[in-house]
Amino acid sequence: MITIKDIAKEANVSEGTVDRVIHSRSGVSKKTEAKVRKILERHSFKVNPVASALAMKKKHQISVLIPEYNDSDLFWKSPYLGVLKAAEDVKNFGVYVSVFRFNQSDPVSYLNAFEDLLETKPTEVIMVPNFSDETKQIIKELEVLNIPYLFLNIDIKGFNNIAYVGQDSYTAGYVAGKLMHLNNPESSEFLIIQTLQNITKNNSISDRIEGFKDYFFKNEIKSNPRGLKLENLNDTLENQEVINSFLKNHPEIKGVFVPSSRIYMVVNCLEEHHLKNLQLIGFDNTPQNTECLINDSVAFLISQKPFDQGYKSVRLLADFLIQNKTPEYKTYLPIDILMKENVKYNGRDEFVSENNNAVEVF
Amino acid sequence: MITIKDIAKEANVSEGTVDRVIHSRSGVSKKTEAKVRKILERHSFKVNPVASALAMKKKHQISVLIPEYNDSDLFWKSPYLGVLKAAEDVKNFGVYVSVFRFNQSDPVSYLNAFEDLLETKPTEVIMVPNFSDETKQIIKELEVLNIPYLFLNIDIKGFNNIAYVGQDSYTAGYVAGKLMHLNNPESSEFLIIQTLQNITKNNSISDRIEGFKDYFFKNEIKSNPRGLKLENLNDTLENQEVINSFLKNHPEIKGVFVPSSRIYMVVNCLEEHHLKNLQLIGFDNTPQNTECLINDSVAFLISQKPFDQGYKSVRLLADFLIQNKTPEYKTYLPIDILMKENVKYNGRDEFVSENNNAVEVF
DNA sequence: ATTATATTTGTGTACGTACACGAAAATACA
DNA sequence: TGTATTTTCGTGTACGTACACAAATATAAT
Repeated sequence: MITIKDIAKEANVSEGTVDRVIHSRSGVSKKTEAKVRKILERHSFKVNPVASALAMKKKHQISVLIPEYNDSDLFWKSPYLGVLKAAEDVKNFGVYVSVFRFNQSDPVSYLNAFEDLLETKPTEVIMVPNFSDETKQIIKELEVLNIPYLFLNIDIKGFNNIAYVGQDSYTAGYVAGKLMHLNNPESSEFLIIQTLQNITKNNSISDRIEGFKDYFFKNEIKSNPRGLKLENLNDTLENQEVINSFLKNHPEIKGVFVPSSRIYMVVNCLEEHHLKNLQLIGFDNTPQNTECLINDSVAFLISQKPFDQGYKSVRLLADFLIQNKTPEYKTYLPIDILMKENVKYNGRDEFVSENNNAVEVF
Repeated sequence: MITIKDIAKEANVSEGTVDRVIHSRSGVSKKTEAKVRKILERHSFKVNPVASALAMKKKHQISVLIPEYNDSDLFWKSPYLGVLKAAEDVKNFGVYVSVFRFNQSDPVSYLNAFEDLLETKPTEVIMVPNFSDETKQIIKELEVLNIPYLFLNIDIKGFNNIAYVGQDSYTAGYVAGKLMHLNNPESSEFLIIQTLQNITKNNSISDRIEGFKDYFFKNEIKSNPRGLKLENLNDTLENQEVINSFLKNHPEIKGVFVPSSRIYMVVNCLEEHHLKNLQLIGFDNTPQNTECLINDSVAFLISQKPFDQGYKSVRLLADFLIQNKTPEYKTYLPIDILMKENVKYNGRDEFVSENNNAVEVF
């Protein structure tokens, strides 16, 4: 292993000078810089990241803004655990991570969490751009402060985010369409259930729906997907009533597509005979959804690898900070097709203790 | 961040003593050990792996024994790249990796490669136990030398390997069965093509076949899978003749299952009209196989995440060596279902330069 | 009690890099 | 030519841990 000392010796300069060249610091004459750079090149010298990390004075602060999770919607737990795990991995490299959470249906909490986040004086920000208008406001602040930001899970256009980490929602929906069709080659009458919330705020949901419909369109399969827009997707009497009666009035429907992570709620709402006869396809391997796969009430889930989303986001930025690796602009994660038989090998979030002391959580 | 120095100060002992306690080295009185250990406990002290790696005198050598790859069978390139990448990640932690390759159809090259491998004086070995008898011989040597070994990709029973990293082949085959059935709910006449080679040597192939058949059996779908055993799976006139005439004689066959990574060879052999009418399912996202997905000649591929297999094996051992984390005995990787629409987001091996200087390759 | 031996503890250096500080050399200005 | 200023460079210390070696203390043997 070749070291700075070796390079210095070969160039007849001091280690300090080599260090200056490596980091393009000022105070080196053009002549010696050229000399040193050539030798570095010849040996294809790479700094030892371990030693570098130990010596590094400059610390980095990555602050993360993501939705909170609760028992009825566990989706955001996985990205959170992914962030935690990555934080553990990078903390000894001088990169510290703080997580701030907001209520997914409350724009004010989004802004408040962001204000709190700013107090950590982040060098970089990872965020889930959940509300369109408020995001504009936040981004404006970040750009004034010259803080690079990365979008996680939701891919909004029109901003200068240094990367997007998440799924290609359109294609994921397209895949869902194909799976739906596979099981029902003869029929193309489906129901798509979404919430009003989703419609206004989360464009990954609408991208999925667009992809789903496009599958039939592009493959020239005539289909007539119905849409049902509910206030929320909780297991309420009202929802049960609405869904079941809709299905009763439309017996031609053979499948239900739920482009959110709440298909288990639909399962809870459905009457037994519907569960038997319908093919259900949803998103995300939350524990409740996975349970539905196992007990045969749901045919397929598409996972967007939420743990990996959190993990990758942090690692991407950390590698950028530590090793100056510019990240890919789009980091699309796989579109995982889960069914009863293969779900057990998928997406178990690697174990991380929740009171991980590498992360501040707010 | 709490350091050894802090602990030492609090316990009124020297840093050396704390170090001895942390590493359970000898030469500490029971009294002081208890005192120090309690303080370590209270602060839940963890050594800084970065500083530790830098200071560590003891180096580790992981040597890897895997099949070689060539243009017509690229499968083993991915695990190899995974090993390379992991090697790069751990080399600064004092873990060095060497790779030795053998000809997958030549037991002698297997033994020879192992003899070469031994000369690196490995502290741990990662191996693909490709030949049953020769493996026994190899393992015996390893156990005499007291070198822990890990099985990669092929899960042979009856040895004391510290872990297996790979897929659950039986379940993967089961999933393949389900996918086959999905597309052909009315018919259950299939053809399974394997090579004689596979039959004797590689039991993951037979596990896949068993799983495939069991899907129909356990779900009480009557099926009559035919088997075709070829000398090899190359695109020879002979194979074309055999396969096509078999299919002509069995027009009831609706699908072909190839439980190896060579389904693209079958595609090459098949006459055009068969390609149109048959549903093909195979394993592994090699470039050639992926191409078959994209041009619609193959319906599904099941990926065993070969890159990850290589990567994880090395990381598992390295974490064991560096941080003393005992690995899970079985590390099953996901059963990835790939089709035309989602293949592009799957399993692209992360870029690694092949002349990676973190690894010696033989 | 004295010396010898074993046990326990402390000290110092090394790992490879980052960076502050000061010394030396080069240039500017008088 | 001499001094002031800027530019260029070298030296030294720190990061947190590992481990060799030396020092100090405790135990055994005489």
